[in-house]
Amino acid sequence: MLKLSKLTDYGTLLMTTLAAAPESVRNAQELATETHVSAPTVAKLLKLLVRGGLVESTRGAHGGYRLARAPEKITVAEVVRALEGPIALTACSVHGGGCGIEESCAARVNWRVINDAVKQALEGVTLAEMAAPLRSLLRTRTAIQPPPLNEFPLTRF
Amino acid sequence: MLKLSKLTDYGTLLMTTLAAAPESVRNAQELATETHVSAPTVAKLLKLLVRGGLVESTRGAHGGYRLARAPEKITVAEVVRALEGPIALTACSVHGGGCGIEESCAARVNWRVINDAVKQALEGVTLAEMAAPLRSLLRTRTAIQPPPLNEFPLTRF
DNA sequence: TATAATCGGGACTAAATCGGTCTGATATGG
DNA sequence: CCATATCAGACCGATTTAGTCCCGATTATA
Repeated sequence: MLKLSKLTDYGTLLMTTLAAAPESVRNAQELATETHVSAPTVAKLLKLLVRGGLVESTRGAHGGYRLARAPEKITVAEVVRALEGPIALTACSVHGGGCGIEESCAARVNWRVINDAVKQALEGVTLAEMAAPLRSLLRTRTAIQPPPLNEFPLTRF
Repeated sequence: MLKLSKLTDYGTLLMTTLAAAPESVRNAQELATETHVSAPTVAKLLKLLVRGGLVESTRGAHGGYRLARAPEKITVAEVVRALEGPIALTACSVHGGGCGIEESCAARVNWRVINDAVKQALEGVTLAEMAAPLRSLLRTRTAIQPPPLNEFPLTRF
């Protein structure tokens, strides 16, 4: 299904929730109730996101989490990378070796191209945009139609 | 890792091999040795590809497989769909319901956008191009490359 | 300083998925 | 009729994934 894992799905939701109020510090429990995701799972996700440098944590009483950067400066690609590792559709497109066919594999180069396109798609959307669905709806309307993706008026900085 | 399954990887290799000689009919065993993929797995893949309408089979003695259409008219996206089902990064972007948060899920709309971008990336490469790696590299660069993405100060808020 | 709150890092289990194999039925050509 | 090959589907072992839990480290505050 070319799916990304459910954890990653939850993770982006979590990040979107954090992006909705970037200043405030919330603990894992609060975030769990806000996102309707179970508390242990939220905790696990937050750990990974902290390790990935996308979320800052403050420990101790009244501690909690908040985004490490402004929502405009965090892309969906980064979230995916933090939770799933490098973005690579096929094995060979990442480690570049060991599949045995390698030299005879005509498809390899093209997978790279496809892979890059996917990566760019994910890098093209920031958390700020994820948190502002209405605005993005407009984008989608105009973008999905024949004039493909080239004119996405996406924000950045 | 945002990976597609190994089966799909093999499947595209298989299709690429078929595309290299679209006219000739080869049986599962021959294709297995050509692709260096195990025979039972090749057989399984071919079944799915036949069901997906991408490959034609002729039964009986001297039977075998060949592409149902010209390589130029089969995209990687179709291969992925035949082997993995609909292209959907997140569950909600395909069935549109049942996740419980739905209405409150700000991220949903944007996943659609991302999803479409990925889909277009996969639809932008045909089997003919996969079988001729160098040429396609040039073509896809201009064809896919969706998101330059940064040109609207309007969406700042 | 004592206590409560909160994150951090793993270990662990259960379930789903995936890769791969095998068997029997069906169709074709000689 | 027989040999060859696809077709359909059951099946299993291994890996991955989702989710939970525990315990040590850290901090605020009374």
